[in-house]
This record gives sequence, structure tokens and C-alpha cells, in this order.
Amino acid sequence: MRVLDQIHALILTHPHISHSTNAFSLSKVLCFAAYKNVQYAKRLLFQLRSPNIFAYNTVMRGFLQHSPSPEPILLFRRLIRSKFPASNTFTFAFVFKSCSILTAFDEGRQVHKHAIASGLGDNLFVQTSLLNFYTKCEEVELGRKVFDEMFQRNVVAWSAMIGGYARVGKVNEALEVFRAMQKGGVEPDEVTMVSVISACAMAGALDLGKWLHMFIDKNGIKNDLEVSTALVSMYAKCGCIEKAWAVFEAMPVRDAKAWSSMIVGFSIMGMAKEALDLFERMGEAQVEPNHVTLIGVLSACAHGGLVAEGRKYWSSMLNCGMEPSMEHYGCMVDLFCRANKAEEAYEFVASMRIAPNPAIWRTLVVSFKKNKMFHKGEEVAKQLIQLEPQNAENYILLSSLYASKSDWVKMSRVRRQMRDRRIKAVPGCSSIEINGHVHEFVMGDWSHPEAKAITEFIREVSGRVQASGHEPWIASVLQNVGNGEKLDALWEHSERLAIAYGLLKTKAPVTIRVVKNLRVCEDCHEVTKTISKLYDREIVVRDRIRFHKFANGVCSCQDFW
DNA sequence: CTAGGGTTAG
Repeated sequence: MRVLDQIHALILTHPHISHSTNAFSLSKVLCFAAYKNVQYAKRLLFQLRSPNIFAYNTVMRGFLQHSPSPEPILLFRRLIRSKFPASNTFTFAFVFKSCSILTAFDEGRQVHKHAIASGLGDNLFVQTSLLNFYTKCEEVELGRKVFDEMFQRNVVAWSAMIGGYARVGKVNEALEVFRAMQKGGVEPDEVTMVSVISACAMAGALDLGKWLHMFIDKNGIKNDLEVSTALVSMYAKCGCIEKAWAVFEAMPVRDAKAWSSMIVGFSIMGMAKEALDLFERMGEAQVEPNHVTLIGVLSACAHGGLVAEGRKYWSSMLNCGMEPSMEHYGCMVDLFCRANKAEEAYEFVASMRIAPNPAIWRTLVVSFKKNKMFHKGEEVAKQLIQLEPQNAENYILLSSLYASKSDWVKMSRVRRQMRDRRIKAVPGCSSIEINGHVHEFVMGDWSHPEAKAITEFIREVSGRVQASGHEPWIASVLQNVGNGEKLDALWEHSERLAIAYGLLKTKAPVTIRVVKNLRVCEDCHEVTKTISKLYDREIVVRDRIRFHKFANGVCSCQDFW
């Protein structure tokens, strides 16, 4: 720094140095400064009489290398205002990257206009960073538009598009682009593969994921840290914990993300002990856990009912100086609530250092309901409705609270309020992968091309399930309708459609794997157990929280969920 | 001096 200061003093005392003939050497100084101390580099930039674009770009890059900062965008604004120097492709690449890191949508859109105006709108780097910016802002369709307008696309552009779809869970689209890429003669590399694999993880598309794993080996694609981590996560999220473990064990180097993905994998399988053992091994391997690792550890404790261990890891986390995030608090509240310690959960929430979010309050209300603490539950649920009047979950929670104490008058009042305000619940949605395509079933939506066959088959299944002595759990249906209709409504639950489709489309030893966006209801849980026995099929359901592996009439969660 | 990647509560 002292050398830099001296150089800076020299520039200040000899104004002629900042003349354009010295632009190159000044750029060198800036470059060095930006690397060491961006704020200093920025000051230096502002003192130049006529800085060139290289100087601007260098400072922007300096800011990008540090923590998220709006500085590159501010610098761009300054560039526009001063009308000189003109931006080049590097400038736009840096600014778009900054916008995508900050998800600064409006700013990015403005920059997009400037890029077009400057005539650089059709440059490969500008377009790729722009495409990435839009998808990072979850505006995938805008990203797609940029992508479609590109007259040349290399592996980076294709990967950016695939990653954009993958991040928002548009799995079929991601895979479609992946196939189009190969058809277009562009070879996927390890970055492409990571995006496609994580799309499979999200969708629970095991067969596709396996195929991608083979593809990597067959085509000699570099199996680096990121690829392996994505594979571990994919196998774990598809319920194949053995395969996840095999990949993990074979990794030559593992960082915190790699360990975390395996720990989280055990956690969602309900394998609490394995998750905690692995966390200990991570410590022995001297890899510093990050906040995601702790989420995995704490949620493993919650899923395993390990209250004492959860407390232990919580305090060790605080002792290490890790600042707990909302997710960590959420895990702890969940830990207490699952163990039916509603009072403790409540005290814990009261002691939080940050304001609890609605999700945490909802976890509490569910626990109050289970522990018959109706008054408290009602109070919190009503506050939730005030806080988030557009969120259907809150109304459903309050009405189910009333339902559980048979207060039908108040229950229908909440239901009516919900209807009057036109608030729609998030529909249940389940998916199943058949022959490389992910089929989605939304509750009450019969638009699937094979809907007729599925309906007929569902009728047969429901007949057999009832004949076997299953008592439908009508309380799972909150609609204010007769029992017959309630029973029908239960058979419209999306996971049953997906399971039925799986039974129709695959043969006996094949496991049926279904992914659901919500939690499975108690009746579906019971029915799926029965189906696994009646049809002699292993059925694996990944719900919003965790895995359920049904076989021979029992579930791996042992009804603790 | 430029663009694309892995882990994340309920």
C-alpha cells in the first residue's frame, strides 16, 4: 500500500502524468490497485482527467472480485453521464454480472438498452452475460429471448440457458435445450453437466441423472469438485443414498459444499445418525463447515427427534461465532415442534435475535394445534393472516385449527373469508419421470393426454384399497362438502395420480418415484402404504420435506414426519 | 480486463 500511496502522490503532484499518453502505465497502476484495494483504485480513477475505458473496467472488475456491491452499476451510470469514454464489451460483461449478482432487474434492463444503443448488443460476451442476468432475475423467458436472438452460441451460452431453466425448476426445458445443444454439434463440458444434473436433482429424475453420470464417464468430461457435488446431491435427492455415498467416497478432494450435500442427503432420508457421524468426520478432515452444513446437521436432528443433540450443535455453532440465519432458527423450531415441545419452541422463538418469519410462526401454529393449545394457535394464525393476507396457507392453518376442535362455524367463516378475498391455495403437484420425460400432475387437473386411462385405473386402485379395509381419513380434506365428495377429493390428490401413472407405465420390480411440492397428507400416506403392499411395489415419495419409502405396507419414516 | 457451475429450514 505504501508504494501505491507514493505512486498516487506522484500522480497528484505531477498532473501531466494523467495525460492520455500515460494511460497505459496508469492502467497498470489502477489494475494493481484494484486488486489490492478497490476503494483506492476508485479514488484514483476519479482523479484522472480523462480515464480510458480500460481504467473503468478494471475498477469494476475489482469490485466484482469482492463482496456483492452496487459500485460497478454506479460506475456505469457515471460513464453514461460523462458520455466519455465509450463502453466496450468488457464493460457490459462486468455490469451485467454485477446486476445478476444483485438481482438488480430494473438497472439491468436499463443497461440492456444502452448495450443495444452502443451497437454491442450482438456481441457474444454481452449477450451471454445479459442472458445470464435475466435468468438470475428469474426472468427466464426474457433470457430465452436473448438466447434465441443470438446468431452464434458457444458452450458457455448454451450452459447459461440450461442453468437458467434448471434454477427455476423447468426441468424439461433444461433437458430440451441440452438435447438441442448436442444436436447443434456443441459439446457439453463439465459446467453444462452441473446445470443439467441439478435440474434432475430438483425433479427427482433418477434415470436421467444416471444417464448423465454415464455420459460424463463415457465422454471423458472432467469430473471435478462441482460435478461430483452435483451428483451426490442428485442421487440423494432422488432417494438413492447408496449411489450418493459411492460418488462422495470416490471424491479425491472435498470442500464444505461437498460434505454439506452428503450430510443434507442423509438428513432428508431420515438417516440422522449417519448425518451426524459424517459431520464429525468432516471436523476430523479439518474442513470448516459453512451455514448450509449446519442446516443439514440441525435438520437431521429435527428429523431424527434428537433434541439433545440439536441443542448441542446449536450451542457449538454459536460458540464458533457463526451467526444463526433464519434457516437455522427454523430448524431449531422444527426440532422442538416435532418432539412436541411446543412451549420450548415458543420460548425459543421469543429469544430469537432476528424477527421470526411467517414460516416459523406457521411451524409453531401446527405444533400448538397438535398439543391442543388452541388459544395460542388461534392468536398466532390470526396475526399471520393480517401479516400476509394473500397467503392461502395461513387461512388453511386457521381453518384446520378450528376443524381439529370441531368448531365448524368458525371454520367455515375462515373458508368464506378466503373465498371472498379470492385467495387460492397452492395446488398440490406431483411428478414422475417416465422414459426421460417428467410428467406433472396437478390436483384436479385432468389435462394429461392419458387422463382417461388414469381415471379408470384410479377407480380400480381405490376399489382395491377400500376393499382391503382402509378407512379414509376424511379430516385431511378441508372442503366444506359431503363425505362422498371428500372421498373423491382425496383420490384427486396429485401424488395418487402420479403413483397410478407409474403403476400403469412401469412393471413390477421397478420402483415408483414421485416428487411432490407439498407434504403428503395423512390419508395419502396410509393409502400409499396399502398400495405398496397390494401391488407389491416399492414406492418412493419425496415430499416438500423429506423422503418416504413405502414397501410391503410400511413407510421408512415410521410415521414420524 | 469479458460470459456459464455444486450444498440451503418448513
